[in-house]
Order: sequence, then structure tokens, then C-alpha cells
Amino acid sequence: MVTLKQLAKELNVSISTVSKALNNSEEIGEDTVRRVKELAELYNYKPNKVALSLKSNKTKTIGVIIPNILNRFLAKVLFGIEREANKNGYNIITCISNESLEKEKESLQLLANGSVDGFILSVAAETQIKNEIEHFKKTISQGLPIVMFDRVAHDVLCDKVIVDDFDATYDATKSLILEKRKKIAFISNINDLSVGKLRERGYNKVILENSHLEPLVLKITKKDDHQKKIKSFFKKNKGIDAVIAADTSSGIISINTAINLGLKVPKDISIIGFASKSDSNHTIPKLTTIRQHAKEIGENAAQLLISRMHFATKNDDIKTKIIKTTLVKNKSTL
Amino acid sequence: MVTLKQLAKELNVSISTVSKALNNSEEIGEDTVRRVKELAELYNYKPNKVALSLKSNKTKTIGVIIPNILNRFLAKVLFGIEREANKNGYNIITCISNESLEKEKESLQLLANGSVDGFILSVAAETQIKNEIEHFKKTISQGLPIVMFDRVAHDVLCDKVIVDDFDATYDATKSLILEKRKKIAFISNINDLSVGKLRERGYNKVILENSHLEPLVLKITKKDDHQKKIKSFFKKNKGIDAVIAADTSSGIISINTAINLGLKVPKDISIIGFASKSDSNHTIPKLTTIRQHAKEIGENAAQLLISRMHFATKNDDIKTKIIKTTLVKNKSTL
DNA sequence: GTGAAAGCGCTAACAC
DNA sequence: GTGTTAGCGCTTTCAC
Repeated sequence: MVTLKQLAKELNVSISTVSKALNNSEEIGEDTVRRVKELAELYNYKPNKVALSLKSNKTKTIGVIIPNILNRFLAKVLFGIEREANKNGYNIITCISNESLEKEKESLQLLANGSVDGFILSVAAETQIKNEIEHFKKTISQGLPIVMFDRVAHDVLCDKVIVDDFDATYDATKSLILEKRKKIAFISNINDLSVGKLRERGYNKVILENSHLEPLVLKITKKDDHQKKIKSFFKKNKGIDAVIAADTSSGIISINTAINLGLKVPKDISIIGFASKSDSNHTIPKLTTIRQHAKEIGENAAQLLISRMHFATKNDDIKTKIIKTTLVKNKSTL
Repeated sequence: MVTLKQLAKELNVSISTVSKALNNSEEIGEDTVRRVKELAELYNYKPNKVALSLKSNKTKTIGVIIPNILNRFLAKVLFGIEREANKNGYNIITCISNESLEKEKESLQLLANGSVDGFILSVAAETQIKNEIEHFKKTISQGLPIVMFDRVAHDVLCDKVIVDDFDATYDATKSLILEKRKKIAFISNINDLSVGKLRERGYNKVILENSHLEPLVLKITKKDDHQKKIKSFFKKNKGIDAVIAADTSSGIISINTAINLGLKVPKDISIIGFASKSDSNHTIPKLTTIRQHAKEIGENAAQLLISRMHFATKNDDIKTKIIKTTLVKNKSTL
């Protein structure tokens, strides 16, 4: 990489002259400015990012900690974050916690050495299970702002971007009642997560409000054979005529299992799942989905973080932004 | 963040003493070392990454440019890269080119200002279509090594990690002949990509070698309605008894479409697709898949880059590593 | 209009 | 055994 020093030497001027010329300082003579800029252009000079960071004590970099990159929703949020960050001149350093508390702590620690100006993260499953939050608090107290999205730690004072999980599931379940469904099941593969619990509660509320309904819940764990579990659940509970799936896989597998068991979708059974557009294209009929607007969540998280970093506002105006889901009717419901 | 300066002041010693003590220099007295370390511990001192980078002219950061983070394969490669990089003390800055040449160029340029020590990337679709490679060459000539994976630009001299796309498709297609399939179709949604073309060629070779077979190829573009295209293809070409799908979506949709049309899978029709394990779980029967070992690809790419950065080897020992696929037999084939 | 010098945080060669 | 100094690349204040 070419440095100011080299340009200065070649032009027989001082380093500061070159610096000023390139930054369009009024001080420098028109002629000099032109000469400097030409040479800089020629050598494809770019100010060294590291030096700028050291000087300004800002890295223009955001640390993003994602529990699982293979999760479409999380990947899409990452996409949104990246785009919004880029738009504002920020890069993102991505760490994948792989749902592990240890890795999450490590990443936070490692990047808190001046590598990033702040964090955007979704809490790892293990962290939510063990309910640990000290590492978040410590990071914040070091002066590095955090924005949490989707899976958040409520007891940590920081900006958050979440989905209206409770309402979304409540509304979706109610829509099944409007279809005259009588035996509505809730299937979840994310019961450990805060969002999974919220979704279950939304479902339960509808059940409680409608005395003719019985709760019918299947909780699947990562170790289970997802397909088998759902199949035997369907077989054991004859007459299920609707499913709310808390996660994408459960939705897709439910629809396929129903078809496999000879049921007509949506005539015999309606299925609604949290999923993205491309996921809903992977079934026939297409899955009616609760869309979480992942990209928007990412964009909002980035905006929140960036404005907090710019204005270093006080702790007392913590924001929680709720991104409303949309129920997209496809062919798996009436 | 605490700095050496502050520690030095508080301990009434010089900055360099503190630095040496923390780096276990022999020069410093046992007692001093202990005092320094205690205070550093207390204040949770971490050497400023930016200052270290400026000094060493190394950022210990890898720039990763991914065309599309929603692609499971690419996401999984990213996962592999991140893990291997972390293991070696590197962080990754992720840029998403979104298949755009412009964004790819931009990311490369932007990070070549000292933000990263090297790049790992998969070439954007637009770049492959327009066959542009100057930006890669320029980056390399600036002293920043590049490792390309999966979608590579063959004319760029750099390390590469690829999949045996041709052989994999060839072998998979042959396996369908062993099942006595007579009308084998090739369906692809990635025909613009280098890998898509290789896969088609592997399929074509088998067709050519077996005179009783006719080529039957469906190329889908991003704008098409994927489900409709495949459905009408099946209807128009009665009697298709096997499908090789070049991409995950085509595989999954093929299987569902076949079932939807009343065919028995795999009795009436066999289907093989490039896909990951979790994808293959999303169909009933489970999709027989060509696994690309994405994580391994990522790990290899990271290793290649890191060793090149460490040993700054000459241009004359460029490596291309081929990660062999595995055909995983599931229930969508006999 | 141009240049010298300080300083961001750190390491390391070189005094003492 | 400890301290001084220079320097990584840059910006910016202050001299001239």
C-alpha cells in the first residue's frame, strides 16, 4: 500500500501538505492540490484504515454475533445488517456463536479490544437456557453498545429489535378458528428459546379463550428425528385439523407429513408456519407463513446501533423496536 | 479501554516496562511483573487491536465476500471459514455481494485499504456472466492474496477450493442408469454459474455415452415461477423416470411436484439433488443428495489463505484443492 | 501556502 | 532491571 510518506517524498513536499491536499483543505495551493491528487490517483492511494482508526478511536466496524448461520431467518437478518451497515460506511465482523454460551462470551471479549465500535447480536440458545447475562452487561459497561434482536435478554439494558411473536401466533391461531378448525396443534422445535416460548403462549391464549378447544402441543428437541416425531404425533392424535408451527422445519415437515398420511391440504388440515418466502416455495401446496421481515429487523438493528454510537446517548432512553409480522396466506390454509 | 499509559502511570513505571512485563519479557523483575499483571487483570486490560495492527502491519482479519447468504451451501462454507479462521486467531469481515459485480468490486476495494490481510470469496453471478476478472488481479497485485471457492475465475492466478462438480454429476447420473432409468432429466436453476455448467456437462457426458438416452434439460431463471416451470416440464415430458437437480430448490420442488402429480417416489421416479442434510430432511421421502461438504470447503479455503499469508509464497505454486462430494442415498432413489 | 511536531497505543532496539 | 526513543500512517495544531 502507498502511504502519504511515499507520495510526499516523490512530490518533494511534506506529509502534512499531502494530507491536507487530499482532504481538500483551503490552506493548500490549487496547483499543489492537483499534483498531489494526480499522483494519489496514479498510485491508487487509499488512506490506511488502521491508522485512521487509531487516530479517531473509531473502527467503523460492527461486531455481529449470530447463533446459527444456517438458520434462514438469522441469515436474512445478517443480510439486512450488512446492507444497512455498508450504507453507513460500516463493515461487519461476523462471529458465529453456534448456540454456545462460551463462544458467545469469547467473541464478545475478543472483539472488545478495539476491533469494533459496537455489537449486534441474537442470544445463543445455551445462554438463554442458563439465563446468563453478565457478559453482556460487562461489554456495555466497557462502553461498547449492544443491540439485541429476536432472541433478547430482557434484563439487559440495551436497544432491542424484536418480533411480535405473541401477537403473531395469537392472530394466526385465531385465523384457524375462523376456518372452523376444531383440533389445532402447536408444533415447535425451538422451545428453549425466548421466542419459542412467546409463540407457545400466543397459541395457548387462543386455546384458553375458546372453551371448546384443547391444547395440543408437540415439543421437539434437536436430537429427535424431526420427521418421525411429527408423524407419530399425527398418528397418535387423530383428527388434527390445523397446525401452528413455531419454526420453519416444523411447518414444512408438517405439511409433507400430512400429505404423506393421505390428508388433503388445506381441505382436511390447515398449516401455518413461521417461514420465509423461499421456504414457503418448497412445499406443495405453498405454506401459509408468518413472515418476520428479517431483513427489516437487521436494518433496524443496524440503524439503532449506529445512531447510538454516533450520539452516545444516555442509558435512559433504551429503545425496543417491534417489527410486526405479516400473515401471508398461501395454499396450506383455506 | 485501559491503555498501557494508564497502567504505567498508576504503577509509577514506564510504558515499556508495563509492555514488557505483560509480554513476559525476561528483562523485567519478578516482582514488577506480578504487580503489573495484577493491575492489568483488575482493569481487564486488553492490548488495543488497532495499535497492534498498525505496528505489525497485519490485521489478523480475513475479508470474506459471499454472493448470497441465503444460499445454504454458501452459508455453510462461511461457517467453516469462520471456525477455521477463529481457530487460527483470525476474525472475518463479511461482505455480501448479492451476486452483483459492482458490490463485489466495491467490497474488494474498500477492504483493500488495510482492513484485511487477504480475501476468501466466491464469484458473483454477474461477474461470471460478464467474465470480469480485472478487479481480482488488481487486488492480488496489491499484495493481498485471494482464495476462491466453488465459483472460481479460472483465469485468475490464486488458490482455489472447488467441488468435483463434473464427476459428481456424472457419477450420480450413472447411478440412475444402474436403476434402469430410461428418461433422465437435468433441472437447473443455476445455469449462469460455472458450477452449474460443469454439472450439466457431467450429466451430458452420461447421456452421450449411452446411446439409448436422450438429453432432457430444464433451465430455470430467477424470474421464473420455479414450481410452475417444473410442473409444466413434467407434464410436457411424460414418462420422466429420473431427475438430476443441479441446485437444492430444484431437487426439493421436483420431488414435491412428482408426488403432487401422483407419482410414487422412488418407484416411478428417482430424484437426486445437490443439497445439504437439513434440506434433504425437508421432503418425504428424504432426498438422495450430492453432499458438497461445505464446511470442509470453508475450512480448506481458510487454511490455504492463512498459510499463504504466513509464508507469502511465490505465485508459482498456486494450489487448487478439490473437495470430493459424497452421494448420500436416501429414499428418493431405489 | 507549506512544514514541523505531537499524538493515537503499541513494540522493540537501544541506552543507562 | 528499567527507561527513552523511534516509528507504524494518519490528522491537526501551530509555526513560519
